[in-house]
Amino acid sequence: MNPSPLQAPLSKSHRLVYEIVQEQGIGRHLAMADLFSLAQSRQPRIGFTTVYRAVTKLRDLGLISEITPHGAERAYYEPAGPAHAHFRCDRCGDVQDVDFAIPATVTTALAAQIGGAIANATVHFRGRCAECSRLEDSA
Amino acid sequence: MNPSPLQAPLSKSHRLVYEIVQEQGIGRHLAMADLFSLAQSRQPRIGFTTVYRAVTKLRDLGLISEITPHGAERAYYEPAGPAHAHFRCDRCGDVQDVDFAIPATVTTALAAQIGGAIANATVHFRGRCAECSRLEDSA
DNA sequence: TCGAAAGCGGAAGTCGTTTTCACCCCGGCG
DNA sequence: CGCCGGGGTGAAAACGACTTCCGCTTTCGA
Repeated sequence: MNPSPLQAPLSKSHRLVYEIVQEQGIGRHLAMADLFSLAQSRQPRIGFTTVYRAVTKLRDLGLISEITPHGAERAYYEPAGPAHAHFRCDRCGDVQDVDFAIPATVTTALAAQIGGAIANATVHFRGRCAECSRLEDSA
Repeated sequence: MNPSPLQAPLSKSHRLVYEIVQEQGIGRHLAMADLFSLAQSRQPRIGFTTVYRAVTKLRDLGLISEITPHGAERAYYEPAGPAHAHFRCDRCGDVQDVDFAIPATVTTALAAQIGGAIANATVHFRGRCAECSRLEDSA
C-alpha cells in the first residue's frame, strides 16, 4: 500500500518485482517462475537471478509474503497484508485465501507455553475446492 | 500404539520404518535422512528407496504424519496422533510440538466459506525457542 | 518345482532453489 | 575527459531433497 519505504534500498529491478506482486493483488499466489515470466514480459533482458534476489530481499524486508502450502512443491508469493490462512486443493493444487487468523491472545499464551517468542503463525488447510468438489472423482 | 492395522498390507521393511517412527515417540521429528540412518542401523542392507517407499505408503495410509514447517528445507515425519501445531525456531531450526488445534467448528465454518471440503488443517509457528532466546544474538 | 508378482536397492533423473563468477553500468575523483 | 570502484546483473553451474527407473531377488501359490 505504502510505496515510500521502498525508495531508498531497492534497485530498479527490485522495484519492478515489487510492483508486479502488488499489481497481482490480494488472492493471487505467484510462484517464482511466474514472477520471472511477468518480469520478463516487461523487461525482456532481466535474468532469473535478479528476480530471485528481488524476491529474497522483499521477503526479508517484509514487503511480500512467502507461503509454502503443505503438499505444494514450490513456494508462492503474495503482497504483504493482513494475516489470513490459505487453502490448497489436493486435486487441482489451487491455493486460495481463507479469512482466518490465530488471535494474538492465543499466540501469546503458546509463546509462554514453549518459553520462547513467536514471531509468526501460518495456517494451511487442505481439501477439495468448490469446483473440484463438483467433479466427484477421486483420481 | 495399536499394531493391528498394519499387519496385512505392510512388508517387513515398511513395518520396520513404521516401528522406528513410533519408537521415537511424540515430539520427535525425523527427516527422511534420519529415518534412513535409523533403518540402516537395524538392517544394514536396506536401501534409501525402500525407506522412501515405506514413508510414502505410511503417510498415505495415515499411519505417520508429514510436516513441512515454513522455513524448513525438508519434510519431517512423526507418529500419527492427536492434532497439534508445530513451532520452528528460526535460529536453530529445531521443531517442537505445540498444544494447539483449530476447532472443528471453525474448519466447518471455513469450509462453508470456500464452498469446498476441508480435510486437514496445519498450524505452524515461527520464532525463537526457549534456548535460543537466552542467547540474545541475532546472527 | 515353476512362474508370476511383489519387494528391493543402486543409480540416475527431476526440479525448485541457491550460489558462483565474470561483466557492465554508473557514480565520484583525479 | 578518462580512470577507478562498487553495487547490480545475468548466464550457468551447483546444490539438495525428492522421485523414478530398472534389473535383481525373494516370496507365494499352483
